[in-house]
Amino acid sequence: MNLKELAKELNLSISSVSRALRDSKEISPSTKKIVLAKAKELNYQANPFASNLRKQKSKTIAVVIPEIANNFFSLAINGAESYAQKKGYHVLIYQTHDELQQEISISKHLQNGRVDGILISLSSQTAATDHLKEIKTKGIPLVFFDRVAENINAPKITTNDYESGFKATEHLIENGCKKIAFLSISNKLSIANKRMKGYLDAAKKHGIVTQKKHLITCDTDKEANKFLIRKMLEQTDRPDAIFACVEELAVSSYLVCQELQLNIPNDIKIMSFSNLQTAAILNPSLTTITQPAYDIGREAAAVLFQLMEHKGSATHMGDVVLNSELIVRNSTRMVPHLV
Amino acid sequence: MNLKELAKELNLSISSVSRALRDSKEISPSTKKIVLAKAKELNYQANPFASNLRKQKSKTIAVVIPEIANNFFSLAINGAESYAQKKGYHVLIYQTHDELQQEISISKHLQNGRVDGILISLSSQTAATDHLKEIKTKGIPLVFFDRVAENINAPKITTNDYESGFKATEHLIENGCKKIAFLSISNKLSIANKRMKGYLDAAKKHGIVTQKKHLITCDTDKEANKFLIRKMLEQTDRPDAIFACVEELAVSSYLVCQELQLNIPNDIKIMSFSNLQTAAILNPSLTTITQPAYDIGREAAAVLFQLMEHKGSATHMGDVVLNSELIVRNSTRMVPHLV
DNA sequence: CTGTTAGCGCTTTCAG
DNA sequence: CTGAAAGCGCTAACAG
Repeated sequence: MNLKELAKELNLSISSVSRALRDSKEISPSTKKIVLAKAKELNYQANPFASNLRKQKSKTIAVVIPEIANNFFSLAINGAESYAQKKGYHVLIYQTHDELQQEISISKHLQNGRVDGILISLSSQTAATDHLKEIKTKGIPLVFFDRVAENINAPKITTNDYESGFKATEHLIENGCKKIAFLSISNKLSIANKRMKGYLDAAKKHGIVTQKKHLITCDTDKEANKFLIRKMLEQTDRPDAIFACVEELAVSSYLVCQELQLNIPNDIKIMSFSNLQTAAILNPSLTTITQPAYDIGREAAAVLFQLMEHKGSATHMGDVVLNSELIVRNSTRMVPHLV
Repeated sequence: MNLKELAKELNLSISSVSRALRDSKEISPSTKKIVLAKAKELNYQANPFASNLRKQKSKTIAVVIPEIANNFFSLAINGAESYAQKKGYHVLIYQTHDELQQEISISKHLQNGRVDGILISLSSQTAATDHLKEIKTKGIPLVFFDRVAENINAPKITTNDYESGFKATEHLIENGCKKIAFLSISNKLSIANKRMKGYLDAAKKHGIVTQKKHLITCDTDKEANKFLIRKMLEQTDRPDAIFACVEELAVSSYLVCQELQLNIPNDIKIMSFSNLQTAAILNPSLTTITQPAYDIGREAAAVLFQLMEHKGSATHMGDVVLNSELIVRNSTRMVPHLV
C-alpha cells in the first residue's frame, strides 16, 4: 500500500494525497477528511525511507554509550528515549563496550545521514577525539553527556563532579577516615579526573596526605581490578576508606572486602558514585553520590533537539551541569541532601 | 558525496561504482581496488535510505520492552544489541512503560518497513494481542522473549518459569517457611502465572495451604504496591516469607519490612526473581532466582536473524527455554546450582 | 485548491 | 566486464 495506490483509490493525484496526509493548508478540509479516512481504512503507512531520502531527515537519533547494562546509562537512556518518543523520534542504541575502536567505528557509520543527531558518552579509552570532530565537521548535531570530550565545542551535560568528589571525601573525613583510597576508571575521562581532583583537594584541605599507592586507576577487566584492590588492602597500612569513582568499582571493592573478611563499615568504609538505589536500599550502610541519571539523559536529548531545530543558526547551546546528591544512609534513616 | 560524484571522479559509470563497492563479481579486481581506494579517500558513505528504499530492507531491528532501566531488560538488550552489531545491524529501542496503549502505538509504527524484524517483551497490561497479530500478518519477523504472547505463533525465548517457581518455593519450605506470600506483577503475563503455578504446586506438594490474602497481584504503581504489601504484613498472621515475582517487588518488600522493623531473614524471608547481582552481592542474605538475561537477549536476536534470513520459507522456528539459576547465598558462601 | 513533474541516491535489470 | 536507464515511494517546486 503506497501513495500511488491510495491516490488511485481516491481518484486524486499523488501529491494531493501526500499533502492531505501531511495536513497541508493547501488542501480543503473536506478532501483531507476523505483522504484520512481512506488512509486509515486501507491502513496506509508512509514509507519512512522514501520520505527520509527525499527530506534528508530521519527523525532518528543515536545514543552511543559504553554499556547499556549499567544503572547510570540505562537510566540516562530511559530519559533520552522517553523524550525522543514524545517528539516522535526514533532512538538507535550503540554500545562501545568501553572500546575506542568500537566508538570510532560507530562514529564513522553515523556520518551517512542515518541519524539527525547524536548523544554520546565516551568510552573510558577515549583520549584522541578525531572521530568526534569529524562528526561535528559533517554538521551532525552532537551532544555529550556525563563522559564528555572537553576539547570539543559541543554541548555537554554533566554533573558537578568536582564538588561531589570534594564533598564525598569530606564526608568520609568527618566520619573519621584518615587514609582514603581513590579508585578511578580512567585517567583519560574528565569525569574521573574531576572527581579525583575533588578528592585530592578535600584531602589537602583537611591536612591529609594522599599516598600514591592508594590511588588506583582501574580498567574494564573486573578481575584485574579486584587484584589491584586486594593487593592494596593486604598491605599493612591499608586504607580506612575506599572512594570508588563508579559503582562497578564499589562492587569490586565489596567483593574483595568480603574475601578478606573486612567488616564494612567498621574496618573500612566504602563511598561511591552510584545509581544502584536498590543496592543502597538493601544495604543501608552504603553511602553514595547519586547522579540524576534520568534527568541527564532527558536534558541531553532536550539540548540535542534544540540543536537540531536551530541547525545552521549561530546560536551557541550552553552546557548544563546538574547536581548529584550525596545520600547518607544508616540502618535507621536516610538523609538526602544536595551536594 | 554520493555515487554520482564518486563515479565522475573515477570516470566510471554510477552502476560500475555501485557494483564495485558491493564487491560484485562482475567487476574486475583492478577496478574494484581503484574504486575502493577512491571511496576511502573521499570518505564516501552510501546513503542508507536510498539503498533501504531500493532494497526494501533496513538492516535494522526493533527491541520493544517495558522499561530499559531494569536489570533484566538492560542485560537482555545488551545481548541483543551485541549480536545485532556483530551482524552489521542497527537496533532501535522502544519502551512501553508497561502501557498497552504505547505497545499498540509502537506496533503500528513498526509496520511501515522501518525494521526488518522485531524483538518484543510484552507490557504487563497486555491481554489482547491484535496489534501483534497484525505484525505477523504483515510478514514482519517477530520474536518474543521473557514476556511472551502464548496465543501467537512466533518463536518465544523464555526461562523455565514454572520449575523455578516450584524450586524456589520448595527452597523456602525446606528452610522452615510455612506461610509464603506470592507477589505477582500481572494476571495477564504468562511468566507471572507460570511462576505462580510453580509456587502453588510446590506448596500443595508439601501440604501447605496457600491463603488468598497472601497472594497479591501488584501493578506498576510502586506506592500502591507497597501499600498492599504493608497491609498484608500488618495482619496478625503475617507470612514468614515473601516470594516476589520480579525484582522490583522484592525491593518494595524490603522497604516495607524496613519500615515495619521486620528483621530479614529472621522475621521474614524474601525470595525473588532478580538479576540484581550487585544487590545480591552487597546483601548476601538475598536468595535469588537469576535468569540468564544476556543470553535470553542474545538468543532472541539469534532466532530473529534466522527468521529474517529464512523469510518466506516454511521452516518453523522452535521456541527456546533457557534455565534460571537458583542462587542461595549466606554470609559465608555462595552456592549456585541449576534449577 | 489540485495536478504534473523532477528528483532524493541507490540498485538492478537489460544492453552492449 | 561496463554503461544506460528504470524506478523504489515520497516531497516540493512549479504550473495551473
